[in-house]
Amino acid sequence: MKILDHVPKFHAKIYSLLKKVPKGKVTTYKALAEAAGTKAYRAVGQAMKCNPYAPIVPCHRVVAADGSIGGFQGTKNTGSKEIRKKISMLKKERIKIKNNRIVDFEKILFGF
DNA sequence: GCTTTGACTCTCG
DNA sequence: TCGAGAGCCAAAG
Repeated sequence: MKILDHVPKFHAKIYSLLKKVPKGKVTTYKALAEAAGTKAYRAVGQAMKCNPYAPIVPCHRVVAADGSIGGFQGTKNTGSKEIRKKISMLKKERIKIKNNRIVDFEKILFGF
């Protein structure tokens, strides 16, 4: 798998881990960072925004540590159509969203 | 090579 | 329960 074209090593690591997440499951920035062998939660988020691999890097499948959609800090996920669309995708993935919070978050949370 | 920024998380008030 | 502040790591300028 050569999804790591020229992106930083850490970013590539995050992409690979995210790719590992099966459908109907979600993960958190924290989990990704830990799985990558670091605690750079913020770096993970940056990798998401940089995400040059849309389909193989389901950033919408990544949620906050408390199970909230999170989206971006300060941005209202419900207010942003782009983010809301991702939520819809999650719902299609059998992931239930209630009040911007993932239902049974811990149950669908993918463990690396 | 140092400084700034960021789709985060945790703790305290 | 909600809000603000500090901490941490890595990438980009």
